[in-house]
Amino acid sequence: MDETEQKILDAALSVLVSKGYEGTTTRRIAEAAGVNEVTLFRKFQSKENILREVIIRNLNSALALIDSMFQMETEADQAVSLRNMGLDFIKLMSERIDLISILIEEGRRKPEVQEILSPATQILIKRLSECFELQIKNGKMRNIDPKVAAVTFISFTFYICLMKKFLEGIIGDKEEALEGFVDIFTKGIIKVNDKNLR
Amino acid sequence: MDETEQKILDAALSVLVSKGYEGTTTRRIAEAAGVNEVTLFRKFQSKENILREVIIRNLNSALALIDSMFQMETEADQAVSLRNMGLDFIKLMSERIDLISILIEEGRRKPEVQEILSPATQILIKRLSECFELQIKNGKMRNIDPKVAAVTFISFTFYICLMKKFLEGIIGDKEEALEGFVDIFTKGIIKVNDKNLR
DNA sequence: AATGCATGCAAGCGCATACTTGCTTGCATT
DNA sequence: AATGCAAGCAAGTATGCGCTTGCATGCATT
Repeated sequence: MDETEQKILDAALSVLVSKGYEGTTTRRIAEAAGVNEVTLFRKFQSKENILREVIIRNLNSALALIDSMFQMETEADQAVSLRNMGLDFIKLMSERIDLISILIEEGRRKPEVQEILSPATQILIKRLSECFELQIKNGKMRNIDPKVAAVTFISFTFYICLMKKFLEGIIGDKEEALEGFVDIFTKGIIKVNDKNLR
Repeated sequence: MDETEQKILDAALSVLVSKGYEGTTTRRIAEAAGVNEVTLFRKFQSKENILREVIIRNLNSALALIDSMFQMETEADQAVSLRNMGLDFIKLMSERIDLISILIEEGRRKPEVQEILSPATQILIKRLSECFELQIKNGKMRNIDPKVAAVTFISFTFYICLMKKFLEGIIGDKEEALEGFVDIFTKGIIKVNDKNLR
């Protein structure tokens, strides 16, 4: 991976998130990279190769971060752990939401995009649900479906990143919203030792 | 709205959801509608006008349905009410998810799409949070933030519709997933009269 | 029977796209 | 000093796009 190739990939990502999938032309990538258009084709043969490389690198770096993110300190308060996890995840997500949004939409019609996105999504859910499963085994959470809990957590954080612009003025900033969510989420999943309620 | 115009709008929607925003060309719309391409321009002047009309009609019909959807029977079990509401909403959502997915992604860069989508999103959240607010006043829910609860509910249902393909094999069908979600969701929001727990 | 209007058809315009070709330039290794 | 290789430059290909123009056709109202 020489310097020129790196410049091209960086430029391709920045054009992709600012102009969208179909708005990402080889002319724009070349201009943003400060190289001649023909250099793109000498290095990567086709535009498709460039975009695939950009997508795979970005998703892999995200997955690497996620692997170390979903761990709940066993001694700490669950709400605090969840809030910390949520903050980290929201940060990771909001830094990539433009790309992810493009991938989800393009993946609906392009199998080659789907093939990259599908395993990433599944690993994400799997990691978090394993984390929840451990909490259940340790008696820290009641016997809910850990996968559904994981999807609940991910879907909320994903949604507030995706809809950020529309949510301004409705709910507060991401931190406030996350706090409210964790409140709702925990009071359901924390094992209630006193069973005599209701 | 004559018959030809209706045929064109129907065709435009079907091309839009199957080919995506940039894949929706006037040639394809004309072919799908069974009319000559030039007829599109005689009726609507521009491709943009056609797409705007398609989008506005579809979102308005969805909003009309939503207005009557978010009502919880006061005497029934909350979990049952929420599940019924969820089923209705998932149905409405999954019938339109291809279009909605396109609008969200295109809206990130096209202000004219954003202007249509933004109020629709806000009305959706407002309606559901009003519904929850009523439950809180009636003492059926504890004092959570109704807007955050609404976003929690909407984000989960939205996510399982959007990610349907990736979730197959991870969590069960939508009904099962919804049941698991409502379990987690309710146990947090139902007012616990016995305050002595934990 | 005459008129008008909706639509079809064929052709084309200007523009942008991904990608190619042939040639030049300049730096780095030998 | 000679060689090779990476990159620039200019031009061009074929394709598809939104949209326009001019003319033909056929149905419905008068």
